[in-house]
Amino acid sequence: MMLSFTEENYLKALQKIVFYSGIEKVGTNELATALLVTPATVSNMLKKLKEKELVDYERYGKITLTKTGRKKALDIIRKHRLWETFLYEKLEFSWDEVHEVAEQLEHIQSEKLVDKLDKLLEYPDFDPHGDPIPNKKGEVKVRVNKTLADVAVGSSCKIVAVKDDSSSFLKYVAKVGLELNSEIVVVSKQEYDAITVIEVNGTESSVSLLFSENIFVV
Amino acid sequence: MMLSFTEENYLKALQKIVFYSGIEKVGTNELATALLVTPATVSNMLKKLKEKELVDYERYGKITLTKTGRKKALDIIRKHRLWETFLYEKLEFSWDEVHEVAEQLEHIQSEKLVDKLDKLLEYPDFDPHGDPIPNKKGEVKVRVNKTLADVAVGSSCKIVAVKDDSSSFLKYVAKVGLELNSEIVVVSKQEYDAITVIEVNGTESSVSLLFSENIFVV
DNA sequence: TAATAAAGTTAGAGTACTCTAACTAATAAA
DNA sequence: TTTATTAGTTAGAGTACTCTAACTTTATTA
Repeated sequence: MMLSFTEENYLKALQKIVFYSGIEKVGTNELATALLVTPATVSNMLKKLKEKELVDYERYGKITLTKTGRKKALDIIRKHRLWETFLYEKLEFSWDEVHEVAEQLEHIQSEKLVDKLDKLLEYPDFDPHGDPIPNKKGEVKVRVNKTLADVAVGSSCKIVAVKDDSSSFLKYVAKVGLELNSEIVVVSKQEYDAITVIEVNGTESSVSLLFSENIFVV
Repeated sequence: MMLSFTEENYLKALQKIVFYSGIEKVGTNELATALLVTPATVSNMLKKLKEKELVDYERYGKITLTKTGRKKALDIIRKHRLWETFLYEKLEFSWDEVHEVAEQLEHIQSEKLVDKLDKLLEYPDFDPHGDPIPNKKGEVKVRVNKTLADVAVGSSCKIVAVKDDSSSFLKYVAKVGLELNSEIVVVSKQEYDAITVIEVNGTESSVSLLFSENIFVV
């Protein structure tokens, strides 16, 4: 299904709000602000997007992307960020000049063009701003710079990756009940040796600093 | 002045008709055919283009580009052909795949992008189809593969360049009354040594094969 | 040169997207 | 829990581009 320039922008804005605010459900005014149009305009467009099954939506309700809608949005974000990377790395554009031009280039329709661009740039995971570039399937790499050791006592986090992938470490990880996307609550931390008490699925365990530093979280 | 996607296509089509047919004055139907719209649509759009001083036009008359209009058209053609060259040389597109994507890319607005692309491609004069790429000023290089020696007896041609630029040769050229864009009629040719009688501005001269082969014509 | 064909025009309507203005529903505060 | 505020809606209109249908002008040809 072929989307118009405008429809693409609506989907992209929706996905970006969800990604940056963390909130799943978006309101009409919020979307209107992001797109620099009036709420009335968004109301009209929502009918069309719902008709095309790109968003889930009921009158006076909140807006969420359908699976198809999200995939489309990620495709556009992928193109945007690949173009930004291209402009920065191959055409000597500066960090702050790339966005405006990428806003235009992201709407070019050609699967081959995107694939070849990706190849030319050697399949980058992040754009010049450090934002993740979704792959062809719409999957994004999480920028991993925060470990369990950085999480404050009392707060919680989610495991997204591990630094050490040795079998002994991974067995230890499994033993405390952790798997990808598990929620971890940091219950307490010993000041002297940083031994940390974490809670996973209601069960508490004590782990070392070495362990904490090998767990990537968001 | 910012032109719409559609306006750009009208100007480009106009310039292409002039370039490929050689005819200066274009009709409504001709333009409609080129753009795959109805003549009525062209009639409407002409009012707008005239208003913006991009075309010269009177009711029921012929259409010509103004100086501004032609420059805009050449800018778009320049972008189109640079993108074609990029796709072909840098992204492994084949000869026949480049056009469709370049049709989209030609409308991207960024002077810096075009300049940097030009540089990346090392300032090409011709695209993968052999069509000339206008430079920033709108000047095009003529594909020089035909010399005066190739022109049949009885036909005429126009001088576009010279192969030999030695002073002695150029003095000879001036002596027979030739300058850039002069019309040359080939009056007769000696079969034995190819001595050719040419007519320039009503004056006949006899020239050698060596001379003829150093005159590029269209 | 008068009839016919071709080229070009206007009028009126349709689609996509946008707006303002007037309204209704949902939420927060008194 | 009534009231005020905020969020979201519809109605009607405007711009850009397109079409069909009916018409006029220009060119062709008998």
